[in-house]
Amino acid sequence: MAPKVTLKEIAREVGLSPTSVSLVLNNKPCKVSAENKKLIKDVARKKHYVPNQIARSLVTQHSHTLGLVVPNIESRFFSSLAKNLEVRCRERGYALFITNSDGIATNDAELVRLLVNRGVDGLFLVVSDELGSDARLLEDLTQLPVPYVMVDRIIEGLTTCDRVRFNNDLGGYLACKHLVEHGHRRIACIANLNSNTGRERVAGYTRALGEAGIAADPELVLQSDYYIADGYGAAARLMQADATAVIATSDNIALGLLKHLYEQGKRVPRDYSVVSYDNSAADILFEPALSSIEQNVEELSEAAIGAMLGRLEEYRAGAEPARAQELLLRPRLVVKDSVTNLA
Amino acid sequence: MAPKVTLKEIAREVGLSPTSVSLVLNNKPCKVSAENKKLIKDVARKKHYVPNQIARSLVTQHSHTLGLVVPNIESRFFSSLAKNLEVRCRERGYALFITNSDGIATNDAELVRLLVNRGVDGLFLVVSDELGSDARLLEDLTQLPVPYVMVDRIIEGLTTCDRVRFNNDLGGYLACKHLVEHGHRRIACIANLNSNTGRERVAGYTRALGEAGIAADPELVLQSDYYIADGYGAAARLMQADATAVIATSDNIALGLLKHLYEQGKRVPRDYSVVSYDNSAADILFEPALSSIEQNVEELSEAAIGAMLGRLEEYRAGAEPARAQELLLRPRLVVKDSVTNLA
DNA sequence: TTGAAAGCGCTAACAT
DNA sequence: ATGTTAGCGCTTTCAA
Repeated sequence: MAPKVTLKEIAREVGLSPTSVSLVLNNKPCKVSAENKKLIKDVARKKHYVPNQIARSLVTQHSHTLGLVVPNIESRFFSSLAKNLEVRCRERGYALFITNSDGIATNDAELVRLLVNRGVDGLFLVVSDELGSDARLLEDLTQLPVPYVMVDRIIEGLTTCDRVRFNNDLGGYLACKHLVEHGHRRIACIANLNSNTGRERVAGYTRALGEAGIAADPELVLQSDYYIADGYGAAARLMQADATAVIATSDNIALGLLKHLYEQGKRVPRDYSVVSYDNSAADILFEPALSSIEQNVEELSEAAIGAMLGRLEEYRAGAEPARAQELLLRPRLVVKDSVTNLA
Repeated sequence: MAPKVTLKEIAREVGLSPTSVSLVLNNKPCKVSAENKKLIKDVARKKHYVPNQIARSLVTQHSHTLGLVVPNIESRFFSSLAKNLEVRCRERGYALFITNSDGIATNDAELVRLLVNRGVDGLFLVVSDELGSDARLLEDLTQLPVPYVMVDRIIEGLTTCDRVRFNNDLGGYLACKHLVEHGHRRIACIANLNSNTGRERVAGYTRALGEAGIAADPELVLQSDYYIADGYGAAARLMQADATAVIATSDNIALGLLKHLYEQGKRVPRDYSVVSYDNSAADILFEPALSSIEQNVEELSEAAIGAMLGRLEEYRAGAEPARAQELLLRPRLVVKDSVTNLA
């Protein structure tokens, strides 16, 4: 391992002060002679000098680094989000540190603290659990010395930070309406009722049924956590009902559902019409392709970055903080070939 | 936003020195009176004191933080790796910062520098490109002031760091041998020949053919990058050949292949026998499930962490660095139902 | 044109 | 049982 080389050492080597070296290496306006400038840069290169960002941020009080906490980096939706945010941060001169809470609420609090005390300037937070949020996290969040924006999922009642997410009610509504318009009346919905996102999607689904004059049947709303195995289990319960169509309200749920359907020899859309949610993997694999509710991750990332940069700028300028805002993005129905027309 | 609260402030508030406060908050053995200890802790809690890890690591010269660079966090293999490493790091008291190079070799160098100058104690590196590795990266790596371990992919000829990866030759060999044993003789292999991993897998495939006395046919080796669209394109070329079986040497390649096969009305294993590689998504979705070469991510993470911790400890103890080692993990054939017996 | 000095928030010897 | 001092590597007045 090569030794760490510091500003001071290169100052000593060129025979100038650390101040001068700092100034020229940061390309600050200064009156160091052209030849000394060149000398400094040459020596720095030769010795592979890398400025210690940690020391720098200790004095400047910012690191040009942002943090992200996601519940499950293995989920395609979150890994896409991470990738998108990362690229956009980089374009704006910020580094992004991605962390994974493993879906465990207490980890949220730990990671938030970790990122903050490692000097991030702000953070993007996708909470693990919106409902039974642990008190510690809430307490910590209100005391945070940096701005944070809640992305995709929000903690009910926490309105002191910017929030960016999709309109889940609309998503559920669009999915259901699409099926209704194709003559379906026995429409099942597999959702995670332990989450706000899931509940809202179900609310939209119910609303669409209502508008169509179809009575909501509790038997057709099937509980499933956001993991493939749960979707699979819910699909088994679906077999008991007499549905002609199913809405799978997350990518993992859709994967579990489809696996079960195929194992049972059921085919889409022959036996069941399916509208999935965000189902990139199955979109790719399935023939015919699945109609689904798209949540555009680019849009989500862009909105989140926008909110963050706004706060950062506000803070930098010493401005009075504007009121926290909630951005509700519109999901969109993408029609493919997984829905049969019964009408 | 709450203000940052520092050690000094809480010292002032309790009327003791920063030293004493530091000592008790870090639970170091010290002779501060029990009542003062309590007082310090109470005040710290009340003011939501969070130690500034950045200032701390500036003096201690370590941060208990590690870094990871992956080429594509959207790939299931890498997101699993990230998640596994993260959990294992946490268990050992290290934080893990995940970064994504977007498969761009120059980003590798940038991220490595970024992580190092943000004070990571060591880093895990999955390079973007093993062959045309940019000179900058190599140069930087040899000058790194912290240990790093290359994971999964290695840069040819760079033997000064620990390397942990799977035996790709064996993987290709096992896949091909399995097909041979089921009576297949026209076996195609879709691989990324622009990568070491791909070349090695093809080498194993060729070796298995040789052992079976089957002449290798260059027409049956199809080039594909590690993206779904490329696998899809390669599959189109496959249609020209008279293969009865195909080996897809990555998860994304398998997804592209399967999509194309299904679109063409081909079925597995009726029309083609398939052995995939690491194909978690398709494993889940497909009925029948795909036989594949499994690369156990847990094993890979564990080995990588082991190597890293060894180096860290070595360094901490001021020991003479041991010779860099290469760990070659064994992939394993998981037989499911995607291979027809022709024999 | 350049440099000295102070300080970011913390820890670690060394006094007291 | 507690405090002083110095310093990690850097930036930033301010003085020369």
